[in-house]
Amino acid sequence: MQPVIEHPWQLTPAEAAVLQNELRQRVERNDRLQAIRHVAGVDVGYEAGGRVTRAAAAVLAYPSLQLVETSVARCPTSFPYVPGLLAFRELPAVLAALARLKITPDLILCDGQGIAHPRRFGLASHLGVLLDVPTIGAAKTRLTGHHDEPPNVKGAWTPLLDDAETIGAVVRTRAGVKPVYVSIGHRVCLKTAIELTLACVTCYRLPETTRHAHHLASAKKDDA
DNA sequence: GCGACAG
DNA sequence: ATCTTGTCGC
Repeated sequence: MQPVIEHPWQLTPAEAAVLQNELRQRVERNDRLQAIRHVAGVDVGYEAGGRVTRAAAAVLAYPSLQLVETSVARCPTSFPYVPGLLAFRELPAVLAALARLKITPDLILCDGQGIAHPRRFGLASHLGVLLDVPTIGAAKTRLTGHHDEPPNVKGAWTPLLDDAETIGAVVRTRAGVKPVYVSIGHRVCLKTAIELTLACVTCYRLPETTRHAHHLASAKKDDA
């Protein structure tokens, strides 16, 4: 799969924030989905003390969640970690990994926020807009917003609020585990994002297989 | 001015 | 994120 929108990545943090404010208008917060046959999970890791960014993608058939394809790509790390600008550090490698897939997924789950972001344009929204594909933000920790702790029951969730605005949900994928921060990425409403996250992440199949793709990449010096 | 801060 | 020692809670 290839982006439908291109833009430079070698930007200053100030320029990157300006670009986010322009692209944020393209985010669609309602469902615009076709039949889901394949779901991709993408995750990023670093090598060589952070000088190299490695992205791994895992495609699962839906709803069986059987692994059907993986890909890996490496890029020189060319942007610092700045809270709110993570996409400029990680998306170049993510796009390269996704470009190597033969299968075009109908949905992408991202390790990062969607609109639960200071400018409502986190990594998942950014990726969705560039590819014009439905995406969901599923982050392990909070970037912005306040919330109550969800009940310790599988499927329980509480709204993630920025003042009175609901920007996401804190979702308990399993009893006894830390909740995940779910937010709209692109072309899915929050309700759908929560449901699909539970369907794909409840038994940790997606993160598991994505990590597996990373392991393949680590074991082999070349790409998998 | 002082905290907070996806990965 | 990644690296890594010691500590806390179930």
